[in-house]
Amino acid sequence: MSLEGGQAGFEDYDLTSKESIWKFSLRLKGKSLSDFVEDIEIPLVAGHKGDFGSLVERLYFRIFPGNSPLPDFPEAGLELKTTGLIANSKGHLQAKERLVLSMIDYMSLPSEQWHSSSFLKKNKSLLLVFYKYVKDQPLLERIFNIAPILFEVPPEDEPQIRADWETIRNKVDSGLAHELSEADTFYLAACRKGQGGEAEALRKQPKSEIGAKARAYSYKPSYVNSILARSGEAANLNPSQESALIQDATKEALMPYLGQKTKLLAQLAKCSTVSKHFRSTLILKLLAERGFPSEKIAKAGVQIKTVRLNRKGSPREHMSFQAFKYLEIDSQNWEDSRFFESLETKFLFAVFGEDANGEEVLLKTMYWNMPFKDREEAHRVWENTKQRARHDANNLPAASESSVAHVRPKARNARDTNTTVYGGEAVTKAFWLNKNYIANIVR
DNA sequence: GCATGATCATGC
DNA sequence: GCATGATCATGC
Repeated sequence: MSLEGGQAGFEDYDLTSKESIWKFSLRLKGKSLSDFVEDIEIPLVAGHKGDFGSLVERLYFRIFPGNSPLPDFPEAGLELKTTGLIANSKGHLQAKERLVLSMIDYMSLPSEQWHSSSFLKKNKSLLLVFYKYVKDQPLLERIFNIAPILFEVPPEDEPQIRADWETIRNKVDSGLAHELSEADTFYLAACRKGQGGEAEALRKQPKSEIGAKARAYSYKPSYVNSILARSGEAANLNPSQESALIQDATKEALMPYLGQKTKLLAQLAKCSTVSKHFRSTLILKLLAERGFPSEKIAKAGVQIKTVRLNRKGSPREHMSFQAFKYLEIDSQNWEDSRFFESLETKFLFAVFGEDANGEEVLLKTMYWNMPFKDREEAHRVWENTKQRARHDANNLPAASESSVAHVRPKARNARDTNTTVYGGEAVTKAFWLNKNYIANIVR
């Protein structure tokens, strides 16, 4: 048995040593599984999953872990994760999707403690094997385009990851496993796992009779991107700032600006006030000014939204989301849709309003993510939109038809259209959250 | 004064 | 050139 190019063979790969496993994994860089399988005879065990992760386990690492509460390399305490990368519009590599870790056991979670948790037992140390995702490429041809990363929960991130884990545990302990959302947390999230749809078997939860969809622990794509970025260069972040929880750090950073006039803040941050969305840019600049750069916002997957209140204290405008294409939503299910993804996001609301002299000031900032019931209502509006757009793209759910969301144009101008399901063009539209709905949140 | 339709400045 | 995060404009 030999590997190509006269490299060292399997004999110096020690299953009990993290370092040895990692060194062995480095030989994957720039190669694909097809570079190795010809020389290695591996029994393709019947009944084993055919997904790419298990192929890497079996064909390269020659392990057959199965379903175990222990990591894939139990003696080394190392869990193997294979995950895809794609190039963004600037050509930078980024995570194709969330990094799915172990399943959440709702029944046992409430009695767990962080340091002895099943999550840490399984996922404390990860060997991250990245490949470049190319649509329709055969699995054995996928290229491992960067060196695998040995990932241990960084001390500066541990408090946030622990807080995220506790958020998930507390929700399950409150009998709300069925209401879990990725937007509940910042780095570590409870992501959906399972086939979805009507036929899906729901799981039991300890403090409620209501069945809950299966979920797994996962690192958000934004957090995986930060792992990638970190691996490339030495950390140059201020550790004392970094280790604080996101909510505390941003709250503290923006505290000095509360009650200040918008005009003044814009001058301070050298932020032009011409654009319609300058307040959003302004908050990002103010955070950066206080040592909380936009990369950290991105790492937590937080979206900044601004809310402007009128004299009476209600929002002046509805809140817009990404424009959609008619053919796009027609081909999608709710859980694949971009509106669903948006509503599974943690938001930082910056609320502007008038002071006693009628001058606009920054009133407050608050974190928010959409509660379960309202996500169900948004789902209804989305399905309704999908159905009606098949016949008339200009008669879609209006603000008066729902307490939560509606559909309205969002285009550059009247020429900004896209193709309808029934042929012909209609002006580009988006989903919006109703301003009355926003009013109840910020009040 | 509100609901709905129309459009803008910016940054990548 | 286009997606983004919004605000403006109009008619009832």
